[in-house]
Amino acid sequence: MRIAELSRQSGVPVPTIKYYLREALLPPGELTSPNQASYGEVHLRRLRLIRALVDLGQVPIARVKEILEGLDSDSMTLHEQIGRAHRAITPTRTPTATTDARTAATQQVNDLIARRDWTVEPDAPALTTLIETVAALRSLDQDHLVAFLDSYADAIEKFTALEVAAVTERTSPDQIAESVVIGTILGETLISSLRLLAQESISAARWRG
Amino acid sequence: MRIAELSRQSGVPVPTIKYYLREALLPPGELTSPNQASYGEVHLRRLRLIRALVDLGQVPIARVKEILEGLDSDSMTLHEQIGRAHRAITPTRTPTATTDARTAATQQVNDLIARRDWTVEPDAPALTTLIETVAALRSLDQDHLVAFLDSYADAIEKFTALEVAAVTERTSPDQIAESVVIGTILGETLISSLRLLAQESISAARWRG
DNA sequence: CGTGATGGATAGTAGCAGTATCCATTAATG
DNA sequence: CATTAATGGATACTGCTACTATCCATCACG
Repeated sequence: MRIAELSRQSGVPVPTIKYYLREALLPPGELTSPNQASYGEVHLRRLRLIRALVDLGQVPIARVKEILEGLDSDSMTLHEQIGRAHRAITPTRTPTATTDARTAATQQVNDLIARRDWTVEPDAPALTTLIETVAALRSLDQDHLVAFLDSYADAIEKFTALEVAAVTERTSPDQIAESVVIGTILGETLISSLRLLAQESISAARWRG
Repeated sequence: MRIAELSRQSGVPVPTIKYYLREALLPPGELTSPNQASYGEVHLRRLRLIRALVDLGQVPIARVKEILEGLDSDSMTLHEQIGRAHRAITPTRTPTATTDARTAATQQVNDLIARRDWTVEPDAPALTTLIETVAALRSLDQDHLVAFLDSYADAIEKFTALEVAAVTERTSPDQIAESVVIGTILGETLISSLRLLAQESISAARWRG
């Protein structure tokens, strides 16, 4: 398969494929002559993964690259790969809340984690986001939402465990890393759109017209 | 309060505040003389809301503007305001999946909605995202995740109902719209970070070292 | 043998979210 | 009251991201 065909099958424009090749998101095709390369199923698959992460998962190209490097290296534990996926979808944040709002929020989050018996490294990317979000909600007088943290955590804990179990059971070892990454990122998109649909449905019933 | 003080209290640089004023995200201060305006609590509050939506909710400035216009107009029903918030966090998507992958996914999503008795308008922004995500998951051989749709929906339905109840009960009528918008957008950030923490915790227990 | 596609390199673009600069005033301070 | 600093408002510039566009020497194919 040459580049035009790869473009046709994937729906990605040729210049964009060239760009991904330049950025090494996509491995080079096999050169059959100095200016002729052939691409295979691997490239098509990879291209689909890239587009899913970029379009659906809103992951920046640079982060996609890091994730793919993780998938391609066999010296990384699954836990490390998951860490990469997490970092990819968690923008690095400069703390914005005032100091004491943040210590209060930190306290609350740490309590939650302790209650749940979660093992979380203190520099986990999602931790800062959670703390900042709690602080922001309080500063916006929305403490009632913060009060839901435990209900949210209950529900989330349940299906996360199911997810992990399903992936480990139904996926061959060499595919697990990819499955976990996809599950982490596209799973979020899935959950988010389901939530919006549920909200719309409830809101329509309650406040339409 | 003049601009320097507003900047100090909010942590937002003066040029950025000027930018928000230009873009009409922030209402102008009350002019006390041709080049002197005074800002109040309203501005501080609004500024906090903007930063929360932008930094935590990852909402583009243009969308924030639409949301705020919604909040400021009293001729919009709550349902319409929620629609705005939803549109603000759902990037408009050019369908990317192949035609038959999309009809299959559409079928599956419609079945789900019917099973759940949800009322969803056919042009709901989240609907396209959900369909495209399902299609993408299948094309990436991750059907097992799609099989979780119902478990996800179960959990989500439950806490969404709780959320809506809490907001309507504990918020005064003129604050409901704002609460709903914040709940929709920052709630998502909250859920997402909780999920990542839960995942990290489970993954650490299972695959660490 | 001529037309069109290809790989590779380099340059250019659009959109977003601010920053920077300037200026004519006005406020604050000594 | 004179000087210094801050302000509102307008306009211009910047850095970043994710592509597009162009060019060219080389191939493939009819």
